[in-house]
Amino acid sequence: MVAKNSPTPLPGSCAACAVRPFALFRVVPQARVGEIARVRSAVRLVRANEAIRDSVFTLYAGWAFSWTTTPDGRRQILDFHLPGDLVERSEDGAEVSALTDVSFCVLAKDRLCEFMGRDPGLALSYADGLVRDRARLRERLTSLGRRDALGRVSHLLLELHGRLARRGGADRSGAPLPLKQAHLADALGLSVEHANRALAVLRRDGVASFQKGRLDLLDRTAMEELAGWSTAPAPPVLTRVGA
Amino acid sequence: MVAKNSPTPLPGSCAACAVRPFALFRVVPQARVGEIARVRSAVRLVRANEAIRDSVFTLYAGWAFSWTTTPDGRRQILDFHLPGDLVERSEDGAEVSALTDVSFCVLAKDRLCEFMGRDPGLALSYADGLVRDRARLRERLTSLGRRDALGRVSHLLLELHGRLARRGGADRSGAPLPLKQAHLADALGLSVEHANRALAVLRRDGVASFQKGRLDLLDRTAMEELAGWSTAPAPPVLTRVGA
DNA sequence: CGAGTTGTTGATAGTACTCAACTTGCGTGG
DNA sequence: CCACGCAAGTTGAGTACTATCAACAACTCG
Repeated sequence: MVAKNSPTPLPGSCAACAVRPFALFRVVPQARVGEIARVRSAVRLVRANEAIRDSVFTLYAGWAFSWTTTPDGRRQILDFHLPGDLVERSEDGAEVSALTDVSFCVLAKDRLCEFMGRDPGLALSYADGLVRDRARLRERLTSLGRRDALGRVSHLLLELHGRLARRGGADRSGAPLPLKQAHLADALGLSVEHANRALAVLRRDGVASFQKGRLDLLDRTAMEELAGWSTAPAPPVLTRVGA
Repeated sequence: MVAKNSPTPLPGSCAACAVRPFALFRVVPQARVGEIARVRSAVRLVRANEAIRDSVFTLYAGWAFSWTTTPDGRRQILDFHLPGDLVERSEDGAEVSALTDVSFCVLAKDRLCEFMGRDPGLALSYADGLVRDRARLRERLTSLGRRDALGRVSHLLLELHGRLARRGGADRSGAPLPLKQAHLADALGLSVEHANRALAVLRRDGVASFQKGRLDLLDRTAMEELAGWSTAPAPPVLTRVGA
């Protein structure tokens, strides 16, 4: 249960932060990086499968996920969080857990609000992240509402691949994905067994293979077909921050 | 197909706007209402079932909804929009249609961006709306992933009732809902027939009745039980704008 | 080498979909 | 004023997809 080979790196100075180009603070010019440090209230490391209690943070390394549970005890995964993502806890009864070992920068709510109140660009960067979250949730809603198991699995795998690729964490043919099949199932509203069967079909048909923490895209065209993939998500309507 | 009795009211002056307390511009002090008018580029009226082409607007009267369609031609409703809601079109391939006759204020993207860039409070108000959208989508994702037809229908009806109640458009025992059963079905990932059967069960068991555009909550406790209702949604973590 | 977690597979039961009528309500036009 | 035409709502029968239950295999960790 403990990290073995490569220990999870801890975030260092904001000025040299590797994930900042993808993160909330990407809009802060180099000259004002010092102001960011005053918003960061702590740096933290949490082990895989542990709950994260901090309510606002920027993920630096590793994956996390948000989830709720229905009264009858079943889990619904609401979103996966990748390095650079801003994560907010408890906007409802949802919890956030570490999927792998993770490290992140905890942000002080009040100071962040104050910063955003002073810097509209930052507030818009925040809004931009929310718009992306919303777009992703809408896609997933469409999956759960109107796609069968094969389509849902294909769609989620393509989504995760795309998000990783945008951060340089994937190449065209595949990417490392630290998920278990149970995570896929709980994100897609499927039973673990059925998610497994869908993955087996993808493998059998030479479409994609997801094994041992690695996704391989064998036939992207076929996979997009199965997923009902809708080209690339368009840029947000309002907030066009950063690159 | 044409409105009969009460014609849809058109938005008038921003200063006296009835929906502004619930809308994006609620944070603009009365003294600066004039600035809002410069963001409004048009006032429009669209008939029920017609598509809305404007990409950013504040709904003033009537209901609208956002939706996509899967490659095989089935519709997924992504969200319903009520008076006061800020609606953005085409952040992806989604479309927006009028559910009833609607009237709304079209906003000029560039001028709105400029306003938000000058007024962080407004940007945060925008973010606040996005956080609410996200919370709603998460709830609905949980519905589609982990609740059966009865639970989904109950949950959506409770959600809509709550949203209306917050705007003073509903009392404790019920509310007018201009939806067809097909809208419920397409929002919940159900077939029309199955949605119909779920409604029939709610009626038979004296839980709720949804007929002729009106929802009656007959046994709220039982309904919340069915829906796996999670008390009241907590306030957003970051943006605490307005009341 | 166990013990537990994760992944696989098969059989069976449910829930929800599809297809096909048929009913209601309502507006138009004869 | 009533017939027709449609949209929306119902109902029933049969089918398909997915969950559940139960083993069992493969792997990881200590």
